[in-house]
Amino acid sequence: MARSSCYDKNGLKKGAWTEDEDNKLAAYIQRYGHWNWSLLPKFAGVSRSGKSCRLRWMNYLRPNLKHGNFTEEEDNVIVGLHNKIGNKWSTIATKLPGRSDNEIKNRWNTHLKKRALDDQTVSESEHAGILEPDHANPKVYSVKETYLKLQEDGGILFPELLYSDQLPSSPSSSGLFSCWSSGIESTVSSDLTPQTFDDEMVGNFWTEPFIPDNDTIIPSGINLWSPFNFVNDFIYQYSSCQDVLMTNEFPWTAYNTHVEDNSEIN
DNA sequence: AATAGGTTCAACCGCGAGTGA
DNA sequence: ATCACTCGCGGTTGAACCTAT
Repeated sequence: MARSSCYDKNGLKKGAWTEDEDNKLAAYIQRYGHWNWSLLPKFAGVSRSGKSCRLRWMNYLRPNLKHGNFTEEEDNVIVGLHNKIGNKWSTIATKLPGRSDNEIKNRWNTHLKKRALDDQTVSESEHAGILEPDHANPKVYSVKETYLKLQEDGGILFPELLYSDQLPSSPSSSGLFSCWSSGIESTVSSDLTPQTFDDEMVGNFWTEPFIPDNDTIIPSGINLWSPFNFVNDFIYQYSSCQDVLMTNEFPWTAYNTHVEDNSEIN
């Protein structure tokens, strides 16, 4: 169902992603994070725009993403929240673990919009006294129940989502912190040692496209490293490289502040 | 079996917000 | 204050897939 591939005037590929591109992108981000989307494709070794890479990661490759059929409960959450806040797909997505905003938007446009319109039509007919209320229709009432539950829970439907409130507040929405935020969605395994920064890694990371090894394909749901450990190690051992980092627009000031504020996390 | 029309969903596009120089 | 840049969001598109005839 994907679009056929082609190249734009800048030589960047557009259209459907190949398995090879997916592997390169996923392996790179799981190893290094998405520190800068516009520069990332070059380092990951894919001929795509940063925007395209971000979209592919967020909507398809990100760990813990669900694919496939929506449950009745998920549908009810979407309908309920849409009634409340409108087309705020990213906000709705925060209430549905494992669903991307794009997927929710598609779900609404292809299935739920019609259902909501039907419900509205029935509701208006009832209000006008044209039809008796249909007590046998569970859909209308389950949406209402979802509303009530959302209100009871203070807007958070799933208790397991509470971790999102425990995320360190980010001084910047970009770079390292967004990668950490997305990474925390996956299981951070405490028994995995963060990668150390050896000479070879430094050279490859900043000067050469990333070529995933056979063993860099990381099972879904497992993060090998924390960006805090990653950069801490880097600063500690290779602080002379800071100029290089700054030319790549690394958010040093924000990072340092953030590390100070949240050092207990590690 | 062929095909026309409808449906689905991955991916693109444009825009606005945020940030730093 | 202004400009340049990145990021993220929401609307839209287009090709594959499905279904009815």
